[in-house]
Amino acid sequence: MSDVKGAAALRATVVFNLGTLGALASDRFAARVEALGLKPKHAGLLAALDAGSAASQQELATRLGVAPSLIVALADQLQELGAVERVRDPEDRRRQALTLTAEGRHLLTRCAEAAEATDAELTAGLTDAQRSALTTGLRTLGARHLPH
Amino acid sequence: MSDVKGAAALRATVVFNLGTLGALASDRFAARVEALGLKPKHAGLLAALDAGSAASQQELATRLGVAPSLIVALADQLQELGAVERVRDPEDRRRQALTLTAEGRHLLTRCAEAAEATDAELTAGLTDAQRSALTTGLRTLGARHLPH
DNA sequence: CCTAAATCATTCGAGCTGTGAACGATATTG
DNA sequence: CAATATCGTTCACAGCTCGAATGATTTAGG
Repeated sequence: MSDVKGAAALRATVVFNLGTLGALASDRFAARVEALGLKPKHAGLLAALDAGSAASQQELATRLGVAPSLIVALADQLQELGAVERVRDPEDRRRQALTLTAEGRHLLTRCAEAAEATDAELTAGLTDAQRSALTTGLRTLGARHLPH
Repeated sequence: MSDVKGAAALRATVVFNLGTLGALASDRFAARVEALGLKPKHAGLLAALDAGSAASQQELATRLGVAPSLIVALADQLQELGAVERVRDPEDRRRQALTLTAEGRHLLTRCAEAAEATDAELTAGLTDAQRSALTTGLRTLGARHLPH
C-alpha cells in the first residue's frame, strides 16, 4: 500500500462524510420547515427556549453559539409569528426574557415532526440495526462535543 | 408519554445531530487546512481531481454540486498555489482540462492527513466498536445519498 | 458551406447569513 | 455619586455562493 494518501483517503474519513451528510440533512430539514416560515436557526431557538425556561437573549446566544445580534433578529421574526414573547425582567430591566407562547410550542412540535420526517427519509433503506447503530454513534459523539 | 413533541424530540433526531456535528466537524477541518492556505472546498476539488483524471470544469461543478462560476474561483486560487494546471482540451477548445500537479498531490495528501487528525480528535474517547459502528453507519448513509 | 443554436469558461452584480463595532439604557462597584 | 460593566439593539460590513450576461468555440440544419 502506498504512502501517498489521495482522494480515497479523504473520502473515507468520518469528517468528510459527517460534513457532507450534515449539509445535506440540514438542507432537507430547511426545505421542510420553510413551509412554516422558519429557518433551521429558528427551530434551534425554539428548542433552546423549550429546554430551559425563560432565558435572557445573552444566554441563548452562548447556548446556540451565535452572536447576540443574531438572536435579536431571530426573536424579532418569531415574535412577528406570535411564537415568542419578550418580557422585561423586573429584577434586571436590561434583560429581555424570551418565553414560548402556545403558538411557539405548536411550531416547535411541527419542527420536531419535520425533523422526524427528514430522519425517516434519510434512513430509509437501512436495517433497524444499522439505524440504531448510527443514532447511538451520533449521540455518543454529540454528548462528547456538543454543549448539553 | 405526551403527544406534544418538544425540544427533547428535536434534539434526539438524526438530522439534528448530523447537522450540528457536521458543522462542528467542518469547522475543525477548516481550521486545519487553513494552515495550507486552503478552504474545505479546495480540498474537495483536489479530491475530485484525483478521483477521476483530467476533468472539465463543468463536470467538476456537477460532481461537487456547486455553480460553475465557483469552480473558476477555486481553480484560480489553486492555480496560484501551483496545485493545478489548466490545459485547453485540443479536442474541444472551449474546455479547460484541470489536472493535479505534483504540488497538488502533495497538498491533497496534507488535506487527507488533516482529515484523519480531525477524525482522531472527534472520535477520541470512543471505543473501537463505537467508532467502527459510526463510520459504517455514515458510509452506508453516504452510499445511499451522496453522488458516488 | 453558412447560419443558428448550444456549450464552455469567465466576469460581474446581487442575495443571504452572520459578525463586530457602536450606542442608549440599566445595573453594579467603590 | 462617579466610573465601569452588561444587556439589547442597530447598522455597516465581510464571506460565500449563485445566476445572468458575455465572448469564444463547437454542433446542427438547411
